[in-house]
Amino acid sequence: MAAKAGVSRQTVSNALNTPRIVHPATLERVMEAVAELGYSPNLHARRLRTSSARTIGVRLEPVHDGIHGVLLDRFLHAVTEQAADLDRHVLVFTADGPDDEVARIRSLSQRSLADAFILTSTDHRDARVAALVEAGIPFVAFGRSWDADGPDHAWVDVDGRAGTREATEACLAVGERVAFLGWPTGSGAGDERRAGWREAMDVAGLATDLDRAVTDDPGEAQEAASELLAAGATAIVCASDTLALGAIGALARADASVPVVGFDDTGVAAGLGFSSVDQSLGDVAAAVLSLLHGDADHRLVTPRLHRRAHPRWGLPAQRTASADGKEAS
Amino acid sequence: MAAKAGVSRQTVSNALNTPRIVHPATLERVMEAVAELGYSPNLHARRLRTSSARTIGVRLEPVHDGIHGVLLDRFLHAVTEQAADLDRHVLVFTADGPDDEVARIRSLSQRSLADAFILTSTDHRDARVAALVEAGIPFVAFGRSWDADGPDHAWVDVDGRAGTREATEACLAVGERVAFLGWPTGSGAGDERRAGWREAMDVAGLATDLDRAVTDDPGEAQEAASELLAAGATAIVCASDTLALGAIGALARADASVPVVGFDDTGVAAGLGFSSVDQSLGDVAAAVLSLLHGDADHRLVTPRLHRRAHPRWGLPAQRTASADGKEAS
DNA sequence: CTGTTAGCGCTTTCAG
DNA sequence: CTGAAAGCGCTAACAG
Repeated sequence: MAAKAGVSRQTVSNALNTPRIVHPATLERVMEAVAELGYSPNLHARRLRTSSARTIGVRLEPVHDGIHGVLLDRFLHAVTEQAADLDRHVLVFTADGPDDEVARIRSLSQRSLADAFILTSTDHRDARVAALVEAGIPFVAFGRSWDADGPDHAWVDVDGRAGTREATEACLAVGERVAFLGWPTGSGAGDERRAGWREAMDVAGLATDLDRAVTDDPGEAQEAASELLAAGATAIVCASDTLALGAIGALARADASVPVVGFDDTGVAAGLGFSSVDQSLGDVAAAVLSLLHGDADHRLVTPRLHRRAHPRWGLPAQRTASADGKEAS
Repeated sequence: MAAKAGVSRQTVSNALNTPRIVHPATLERVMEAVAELGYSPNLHARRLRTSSARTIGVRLEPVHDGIHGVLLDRFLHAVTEQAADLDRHVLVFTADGPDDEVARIRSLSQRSLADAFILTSTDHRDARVAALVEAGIPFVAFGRSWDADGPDHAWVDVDGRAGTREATEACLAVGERVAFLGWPTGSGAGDERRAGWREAMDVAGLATDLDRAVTDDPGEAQEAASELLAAGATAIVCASDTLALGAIGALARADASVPVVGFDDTGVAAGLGFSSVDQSLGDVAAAVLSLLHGDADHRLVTPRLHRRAHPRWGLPAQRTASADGKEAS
């Protein structure tokens, strides 16, 4: 290969890895030969020499049932797609619980099969975060660090508060009694979503009494939503599509018709035709990759409201400005 | 490392790769040293030397919305978990369409970043199958080869016919008018599922007039299911959980109560409490890995009916034997 | 800016 | 059965 371009093997290596240190004319000659011969460097040799893999390790979570799994899946897809553009590969693995996950990450890292990792579903005081920080293994968490006293680390999260705020503002267009159907206090993400609804209601000077908390189950959600409807709700903003599914069940039973907005924009929302807050996992993936590259410390991604206009529980046609005058694009 | 055990580096390599050619006593000594030092061979060096990666490449499909994605996800998880037991890694990648997928597989294979691949969602006359067979790249398809005249290749599929047959038999326990709600003729998997229902009805000597075909959409399914109920259906066997969701909507609207059985056993089935045929993706993954190892040509995996006893649309408590005397375990 | 030398850690080949 | 030698293809370090 090197001979074909009339240069040494080393110049080829330089041309490919550090183009700016080779003479432009030589560079062009090399690149031409590369293209002509369809040459591509042997990655195993490179990895052996540099002991780096340019590979990102991601754990596949076990349950993957329901909506959570779909989200992680879309995230993984976005990461993989964008990693390819950065000439990086993605290696997946499974683990039995957080300790095992850390053990496997250690092993993959030590054998440099992957040199950076993405942690998903990070929780309060996540043991994995502490372990990886201490081990000095590069990683980014998808899920913000809720613990102020925890170790510093890179993370990316979706601004759930902004999402429900936008959803609430959109619902205010059709009536003032916008209800919230969420999870019990205590989960970071759930609390943020409730806070967004509350903020929007506060700004509009409206009461926040139509607020119910249930576990993420359509049956329970249906009960709670029925009560909200009985209390005069003109719209229901939900903390998840699962809850929204239950809310729509309540509408059907009561033969009512008010907008329902879900969260996560899953296939359920698309199938039944209700609006839902889209977590913009493509943006999250981009942010994660940029943090892996060392660009910043953390980042909050703003989700987008995906409006759908189902005749019975969709949002009305969009107005140019929402209630408080903020553009609701 | 080698020195620690008092043997040459080569003996270590042999002990790890071809244990049977080294003296048992030496072997034991080596293994002891390996365990003590926590030694693990450098995979990049090995891969460079052997130009093999012991890695399986799997494409992450783009849409991953709805139920199909959840299935692939569970499959990927099972594959990854079981691959680890076989000391194999899993590399994921994305592609824009089948041609790009083949191109990427070619590239990964040539650079031996992965030495075997799994094709998912294989279709009639799948172009990827032909291309990979011709290129001599090892792969296994998840999804059977419906084309008799297509190239021979390894595949694994779920026996959908057996699944709906079992579901139908279970429903016959509560009434003879078991309806089928499926997709239009033409999809291999959909036709198999319908055939299973038909077989069970034929065996029981019952009419197969309660048969409707709609696209995989809950709304359409609800309409069709309403008609089936009006026609006197005593149970509805569906080709997917999506259709089953619609059928349950119809039950709610008609205030009726008959068993509904879905297919795929997704979170929707678990959430709403209807029975569903579980594709046993763990078994599929095991079969795929065994075929990658070269064990056979193809394999049909039998799914299992996951019975749930929801008061309004679940199956009744299980009887020891179903209508035709076959054990319905 | 280009060429030469050396070595990453392993396994295959060949002598003992 | 065990040991020594060679080389997989690359890039870091230095000499020109």
